[in-house]
Order: sequence, then C-alpha cells, then structure tokens
Amino acid sequence: MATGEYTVGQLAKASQTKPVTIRYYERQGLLRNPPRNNSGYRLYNDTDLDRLLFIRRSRHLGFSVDSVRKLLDLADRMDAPCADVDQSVVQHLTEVRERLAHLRTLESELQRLSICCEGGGVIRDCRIIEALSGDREHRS
Amino acid sequence: MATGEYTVGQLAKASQTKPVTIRYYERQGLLRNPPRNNSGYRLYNDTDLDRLLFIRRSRHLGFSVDSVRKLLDLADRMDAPCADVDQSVVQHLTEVRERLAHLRTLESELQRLSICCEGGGVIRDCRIIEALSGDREHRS
DNA sequence: ATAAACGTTATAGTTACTATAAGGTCAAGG
DNA sequence: CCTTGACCTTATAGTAACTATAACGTTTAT
Repeated sequence: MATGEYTVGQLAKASQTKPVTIRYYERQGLLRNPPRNNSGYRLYNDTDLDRLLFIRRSRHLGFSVDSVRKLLDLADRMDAPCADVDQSVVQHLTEVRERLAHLRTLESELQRLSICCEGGGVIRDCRIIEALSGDREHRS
Repeated sequence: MATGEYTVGQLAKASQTKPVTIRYYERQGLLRNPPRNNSGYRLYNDTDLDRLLFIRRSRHLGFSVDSVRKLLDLADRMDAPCADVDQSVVQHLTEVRERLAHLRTLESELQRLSICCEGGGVIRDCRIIEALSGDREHRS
C-alpha cells in the first residue's frame, strides 16, 4: 500500500480535498508542519494521509474542526479512556436527530403545500407559515 | 394574543433570538426597518414577531438566509395563485429531501459508531476511533 | 442622582473554508 | 534553450451567519 511521499496536490487528490484546505488544516494544527523538499514544497507520507482521511470523515459526519481536533488528540493517546470519544459522538447524534425531526415536519408541510398547489388553489390555504412559525397559539 | 408593541429586546426574548441578530436580519432585508420611538428605539409588533419566528424556524431547519428570503417572499404573497410559487415550493422540497437523506445517513453512521463503544475502555480498543480511521489497514 | 439595564451605531472577530494576487519551480514541446 | 502550463509557495481578502466589542445615549429603579 504505502507508496511513500506526496506533494500537497497528490495528498489532496488522495483525500478528495484541496491543497488550500490541507494548508488550512496545517495552520489550524490538525496536520503537522510537514518536511519540505529543497524547493520548499511540502512532503507528506501515508501517516499524514491517514490523519487527513480521519479528519475528512469526521468533518463529513458533521463534527466541527474543533471537535475533530479533540478526537485526534484522543486518538493520539491510546491509553486514555474512550468515554470522551463516546460522549462526543452521542452528543452529536442527539443533535442530528433533533434536526431530523424538524426536517421531517417541514417536509410534510412542503409536500402538502405542493399538493395544494397542484389543485390550482391559493397559497393562503396551506399551512406552511404555521408550520414554520411554530405552534405559537393557533391563531384565531 | 396581540399585546401590541415590542422593543428589540422584548422581540428577542419572544423569539429566542438576540437583539443583534434581529438588527442583522434588518440589515439583510429579512425584517423591515421598523418605526422608532422618539429616542430612536425600534418598535415592533406581532406581525414582526410572526415573521421573525418564521425566519428562526426556517434557519433552524437549515435554510440559508437567502432561501429564507425566498420563502418569505412566498409567504408574503398569500393571495397569489399557487402556480406562481409552485416552482419555489418544489425546489425547497427537493432541498429539504436532500438534507433529510444526508441527515439520515449521518444518523445511522453515528448510531453505528455510538453502539460500538460503551465508553468503558481505552482508546486503543475504541471502535469509534477505529471506524473513523477507516479500514485502510485491512488492506495488505 | 447615580447605577443597571436597556437602547443606538460601527467595527471587528468567528468558523471553515474559498478566492485572489503575486510570485517560484518543474516537466514537456517547439 | 526557451516558453508554456501545471504545479508549488505565501499573504491577504472574501464568504455566511452570526457574535462580540466599543463607545455612546436612554430609561428605570433605588
């Protein structure tokens, strides 16, 4: 597997990222300052790629860069208890579920609205406003 | 229900927002420039509150401020025939469904992560970290 | 009357990038 | 050999959607 070294562009390609983003992660302390060749080009290895893939996966799962930093710190300390990792995931899962619940409500309301529209009606007859405004005391 | 008028702070309280955010929405054109009392204080009414609740709910559901602006335009034209706005409804519905699909994937992945670690062990044995690290090692 | 708790504006900071400028390096082709 | 183009470098600015801060005026309560 290990082919050895990558320039920033090659690492970007291997990780579905962009060079700018990689340099950004470096500035943010998620990736190390890599060694340079004699032209000043960054040189990465497979360990860097692994770390970057970890970052991308975590980000894709919706963890903030700050959360990712914490996850990485934890991952780097093999003897640390993993309760913190678990807690971070559970908390994030809770947030995702809350958002899902809201979105499901909105979906059904929007669907109702679009069905209503097919009937050639008028927007007023649909309840999108109430749906989006919340259940503030069913208006008279 | 209508108690009449609100200062920016009262409107903020009633909408779980902050005064700064309300003024921000005003600058962004989501809320009107409200009338002022003789000290220059903004004065809002229930219509403003409804509109703000609509904005907050939409934002909470993940719509961009720009999308919210379009939803508001829609809501402002309640008398318009549905045909006029059908397209934007369908577009938002599509957007919501994409978001839903994405969140459902996230949910199942996070759930899978959370059940593979009960938080009692150490990082070395943490399946979450392992999962986030990917399966590259299983390749020979 | 004075302090707190509001209100006002303008400006800068945040997050997680993305875009741009202005340049240096390197392999390939004419 | 030289130029073209695709890379690389840095620094700075822009983006979304706020949030924080400063520096000030007003209103309310003690």
